[in-house]
Amino acid sequence: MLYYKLMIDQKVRQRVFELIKAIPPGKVATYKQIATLAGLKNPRQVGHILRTDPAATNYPCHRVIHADGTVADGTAFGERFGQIVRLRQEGVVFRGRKVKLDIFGWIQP
DNA sequence: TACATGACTCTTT
DNA sequence: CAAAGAGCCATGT
Repeated sequence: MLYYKLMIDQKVRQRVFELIKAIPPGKVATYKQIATLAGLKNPRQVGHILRTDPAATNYPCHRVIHADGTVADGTAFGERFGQIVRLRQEGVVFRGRKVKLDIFGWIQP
């Protein structure tokens, strides 16, 4: 029925948010990592959820960044700097525009 | 059904 | 190291 697809969606969203909530302060995770752990094929879907779902504001989504260590522009943090500042306050160090994922990455590849 | 759009990622210049 | 192009897939029109 019509609800089936939506319920799956809800479950995946829930999973994504639980994962984001599990990222410790001072650490970061990539869209790809979250997508993989949540069972999503495409990391874009994670970005899509964070952009559309109002519940995203209740979670530390500033700890989710690109796979190359840069942060996304045009986020709900207002501007790109907002996210960087928040991460800096948690102790995340930037080298140029990137964070060193081998040090601050929540999950090591 | 078809086409455009992204809080993306990878490879190649 | 930055920029460009291809691949990706849920969503919206």
